[in-house]
This record gives sequence, C-alpha cells and structure tokens, in this order.
Amino acid sequence: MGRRGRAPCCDKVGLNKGSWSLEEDMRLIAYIEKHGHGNWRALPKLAGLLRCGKSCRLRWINYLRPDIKRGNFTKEEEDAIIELHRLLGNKWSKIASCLPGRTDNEIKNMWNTHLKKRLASRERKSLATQKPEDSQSSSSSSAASRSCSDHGESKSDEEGNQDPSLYFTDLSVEMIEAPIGPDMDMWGVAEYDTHQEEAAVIVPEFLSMMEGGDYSSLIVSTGEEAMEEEEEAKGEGKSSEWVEYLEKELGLSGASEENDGINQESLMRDAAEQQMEMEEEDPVSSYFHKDLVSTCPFGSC
DNA sequence: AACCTCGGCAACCGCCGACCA
DNA sequence: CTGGTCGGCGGTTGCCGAGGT
Repeated sequence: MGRRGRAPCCDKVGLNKGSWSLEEDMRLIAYIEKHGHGNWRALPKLAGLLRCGKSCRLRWINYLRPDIKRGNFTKEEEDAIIELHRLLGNKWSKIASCLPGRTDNEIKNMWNTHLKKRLASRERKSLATQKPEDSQSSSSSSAASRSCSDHGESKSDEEGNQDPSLYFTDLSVEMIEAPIGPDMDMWGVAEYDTHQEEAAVIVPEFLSMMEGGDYSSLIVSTGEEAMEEEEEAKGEGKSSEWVEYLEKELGLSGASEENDGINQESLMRDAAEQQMEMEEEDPVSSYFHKDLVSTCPFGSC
C-alpha cells in the first residue's frame, strides 16, 4: 500500500529457501559471533550464506539466539500469554518482550495452536456454568482490555475477568522466582563472565562431530587468534554455551560439559532500553515492568 | 503395513514505520 | 520534502511427524 518502490529484500534467484541446514546455522552463528549483525541485508553475503537477510534474521531471532528459552511453556507463561493477549491483542512482539527468552513467533504459534482453542473451550464451559449475572464483572474488566484491544481482533471477554494488575502482580513473583526451568540451566548463569574460549574454538569441535562436509571455511579463528578478536569485537556476543545447547537441540551428543559464561549484556541492555521506551507509552508494559524491573534477572521485563 | 488426517512448528511473505541522504 | 533502504511485525503457508483407520 504505502510502498515506495521498495526493492525486494533480496535477489531471490539462487537463494536457499526452506529449512536451515546445520551448516547454514553454523555459518550464521560463526559470523554473528565474530561480527555481530550490523546489517542483515549484507550479512548473508558476508557470511557466505545463500539466504536473504530476512531469513537470516528470522533464523537468528527465532532459533539461534543465545538467550532463547526453549522447551515447553510453563503454566505461568501460558497464563501470561493469555492475559497479555487479552490486553494487547495480537501484539506478539510486545507479549514476547514480557516473556524472557520467548520469541514472538513461538508465542504466536502457541496461541494459534493451543491457547486459542483452550480459551474457546474454557469460554464455552464458563458460559455453560456461569449465570448472566457475571456479565457485570466482565464489563468492568473490559475497560482495561478495551484500551489495548482496538488493534487487531477484538476478542470477546473471556472468563477470569479479574483485575489484570492483580494478575500480573502474582504472576510477576512466580516468573521471577522460577524463570529458569530444567531446560534453562544453561541460562541460569548469574555471572556472565567472559570466558577465554570463543565459539570460534567450539565451532570446529562441533563441526568435527558432524558427518562429512568441509566446514573449514566456517572456522573464523582459533586459539589465541580468537582471544585477540574477542577483544576487538567488544559488545558482540561471545557465547559458546548456546552452541553446545544447539548441539543438544539438534541431537548431536557429546556436548562439552564446561560451563562457560555467557555474554548477553548487549542483548539485555537492548531489551531493557526497549522496555523503558515501552514503559513511556504502554501502560500494560509499564505495569508489568514496574513489578519486575527491580528483580528480573533478564532486565527485559 | 500402508494410507490418511491432523496438529505443531519453522519459515516465508507482504506490509509498515523509522531512518537517512 | 521526497524517495530509497532497512529492520521489524503479524499473518499465512507448507513440511513433517504422530496418531488413527
């Protein structure tokens, strides 16, 4: 509509589409480990990937990013999604910003596949059990949701209908107390000490585990070289633990047992800044943030 | 055992706003 | 102010595995 002759994000001719291969993942990881992702459009070329920038960005954000929390959603998270969706509508990125480690895509999928149905069935149940007198409370709660639901689909009032602020207060405590589940051990590191071993060192090890294929070109640096480059690449991600995690995720056993530190500072800083901006304009985030900001280990909520 | 159906999830597509020259 | 580029978002698609027949 409002397009101004925008060029396609990439020349799609000759580019890979569909699922990402392990090699592509490793290329992307190795590149971002070393250079960060200044320019998504240029990244694939520089990283030697036959993908468009958007595809790289999506892959990184939704799957390869070190601070991704994988695994099943907890009950608290599900409840949070339901409540936030009630307040915000289909603002998946905003909802995601309140759920540390979850991506908008993941939440969106979760909503579309599970929560929507669950909510519908709950609604049906509650309609069957509750009497019309309840309509009073539902109209009061909708005052809060209405302010946020004028974008996207306007949902009918679900059951619950408690004061959202009360809900978030309780939820916040739960999420703060137990943000790290069994699948989150690796990110439960309190101190993000910059370890000496860069992914550049891990990557070759990792690659060697893979069958066949010449991945030597992926190896950006090794040993002391890596340490020097680490210094240069200040502020950029230097984590390697998530590479191990990836190994596990991808079913490659033999992950290193070392418990290297994680440098997520820049990511956390960005998230915190984002949150502060949201706080100014978004009462929901503001509320949510208020309760969490002092103690949230992620700094993003 | 083979086929079919369905659900879940990763990835793609198109649009929009911010930013910059 | 205009036009171009880029990153980001939300909706949608399509693949793949699980379960059912």
